[in-house]
Amino acid sequence: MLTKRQINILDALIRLYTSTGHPIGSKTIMTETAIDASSATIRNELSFLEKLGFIQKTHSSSGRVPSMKGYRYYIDHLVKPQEVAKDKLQIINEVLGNHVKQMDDIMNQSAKLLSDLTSYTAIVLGPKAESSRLTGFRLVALNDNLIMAIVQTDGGLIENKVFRLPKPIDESDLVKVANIFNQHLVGLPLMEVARKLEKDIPFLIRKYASNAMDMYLSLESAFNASAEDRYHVSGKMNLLDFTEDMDKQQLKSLYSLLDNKGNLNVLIDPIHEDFVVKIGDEFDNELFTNFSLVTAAYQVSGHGRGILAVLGPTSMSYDETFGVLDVFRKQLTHTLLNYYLE
Amino acid sequence: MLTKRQINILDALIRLYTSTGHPIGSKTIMTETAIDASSATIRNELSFLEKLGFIQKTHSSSGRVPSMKGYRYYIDHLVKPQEVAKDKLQIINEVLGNHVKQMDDIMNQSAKLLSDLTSYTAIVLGPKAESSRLTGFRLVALNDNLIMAIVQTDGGLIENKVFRLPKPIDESDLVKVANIFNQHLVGLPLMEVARKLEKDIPFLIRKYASNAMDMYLSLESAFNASAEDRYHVSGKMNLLDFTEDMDKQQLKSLYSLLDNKGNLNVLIDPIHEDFVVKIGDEFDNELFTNFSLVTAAYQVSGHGRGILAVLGPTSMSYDETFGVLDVFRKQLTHTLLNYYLE
DNA sequence: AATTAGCACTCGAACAAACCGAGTGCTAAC
DNA sequence: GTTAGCACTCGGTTTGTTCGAGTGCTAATT
Repeated sequence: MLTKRQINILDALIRLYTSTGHPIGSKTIMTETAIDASSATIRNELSFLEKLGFIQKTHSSSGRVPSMKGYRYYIDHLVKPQEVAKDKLQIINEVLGNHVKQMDDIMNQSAKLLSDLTSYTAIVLGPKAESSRLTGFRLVALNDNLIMAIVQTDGGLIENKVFRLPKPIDESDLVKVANIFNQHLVGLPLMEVARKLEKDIPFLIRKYASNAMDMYLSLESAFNASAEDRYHVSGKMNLLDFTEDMDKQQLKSLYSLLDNKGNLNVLIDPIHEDFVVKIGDEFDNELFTNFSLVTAAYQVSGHGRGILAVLGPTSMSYDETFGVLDVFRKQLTHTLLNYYLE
Repeated sequence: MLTKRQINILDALIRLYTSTGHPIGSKTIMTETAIDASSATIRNELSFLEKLGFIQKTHSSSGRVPSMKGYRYYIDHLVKPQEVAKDKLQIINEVLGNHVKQMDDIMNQSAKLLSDLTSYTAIVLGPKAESSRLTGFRLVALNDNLIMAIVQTDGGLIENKVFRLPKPIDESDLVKVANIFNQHLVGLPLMEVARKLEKDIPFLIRKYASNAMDMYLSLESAFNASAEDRYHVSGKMNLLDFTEDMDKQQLKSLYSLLDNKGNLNVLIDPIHEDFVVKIGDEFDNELFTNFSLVTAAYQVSGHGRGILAVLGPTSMSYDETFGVLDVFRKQLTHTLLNYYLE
């Protein structure tokens, strides 16, 4: 168990380190904080904290920096979400206050704004109902062998895909297929849709619209796309500020990881608490050793939950990030409720 | 006028520099090339070439590196497009040989492939008819106040945009608007469409479908989007290999430039020759001092021309890049002809 | 028993000196 | 016109020195 003073010292050390970026020594803590003890005493405490693994030295006679365990303790016990400055608040309200927008626009702008406000990388995931349902399906013939399929879900997601068919299709076949889809799939949860799409639908098409079999095959992929999570990433390049110790190959790997949205699923766990922080060594991937991911969930009642995340250096200002995220998700919840109401 | 030997020496120097990355001295040229002269003679020639501005020293006793003028001379007179290796040829054929694809997929895969083959950054611009025409326009009501507009051009471009309307719109108004658009705009060149959209159409709508004025306003942006060029960029991170002398801020600027597709218009000139190379100091932007852009045009008869471009270091292997681009654009022309035929 | 002053010690960072070698320009001979 | 020879230049690397922030330990103090 840590004493009050030890906790204070740990807290001070992490704050000082976060703001200066340099290892912190006993003297600095003595002069820069309200802790009332001599540098020697603080030295003893530091030595103790180091034995417990909360802090560590970069070399034998250096000051101390927080260890992963230290950050973990700080995040779990010491973080004080910082109040967000007026001007920032105003920007958030302005950007998210504008109405009559596409869901995609809202998400993109949120990501952009969040990365600008934090100077880190922002990842935003749209609200996703526990069991999102297929609410609409259209087929539009653009010309003889070009067809656009539009898939709509109650999460506000609209996916479309254009198909080029091997051979021209009959208008009536098109209607038949659309009818089959609408009758058998609309209203079902997406999970269910995926299952039926593989099992029952081919059978029905073969029976009622055998000419359209070709089309059906191309169609599947549109549904698959709509089942994918939609990540909106912004400010990737901000990470450059925290990668001096990485070589080019690592940088490329890191960025190809962030560019490939499939990988983000691995990075971002579905969370059930308000805030979750994943620190350096808690990632499966070594590339993230010096990064932390702060994840905040937001709820849009009746329309599921979404995720806001900020990826920054492990030594980031958690106080500030927590503050911004908290304000942000409240405003976003608000904006989205309006969006669904309209 | 340069003598034969001087040309040979310049040629050799650039090749050696391109492959080693180090400044090249007289001895290296003597031993590594077939030029039959002593190092002293070569030294004299180098000194002469330097006086003319084709090459320069990095410091008073260093070897020589090509100057911008040297590269320019090399590109204009000495480049020998390199034959592309069998295995690379095969990959190109495979990837571009697959049929029944979306135009967008073809472009994206081309960019990906081109950047992989060159290890530089690839930029691909789809074929664009000298005067692309609007060939189709659809409005699909997704629900009461959600509408998808689909714009189609003869260049194979299909643009769609979803609108949320302030108030629900009547089905009949929708049809009216669609009719107005189809009657007055379809078949016209896009330039013309843009003009009419501002001038005549509002008048017509006010006359025949005054309820739909709101909608019309939202619609304009879909057309604007479809007029934009569609750049497909791949391998951005490959540039990291050639940016050691840039600081983080410059890197961020560079990438935000490449990310914003509007800026690419400034970078890439519409060209009328087969190959055009833009070297370091020929860019307006200082960020590109150490880069070169090799641009190749491809023709798809009857469907306009497109552009392939490779952005790499000024000291890149032009022989190889030219070779790859030449093969690539032939295969792409072929692929696209098939695409339009089907 | 906890705290503190004092001190020897450690080690990275910053700077300077020394050295090495690839390369040059020039001169004089071929 | 070409080349051998040579003094000279200059960046890069290595080696040595100094400086200061920081530590751990011991002994004195509270």
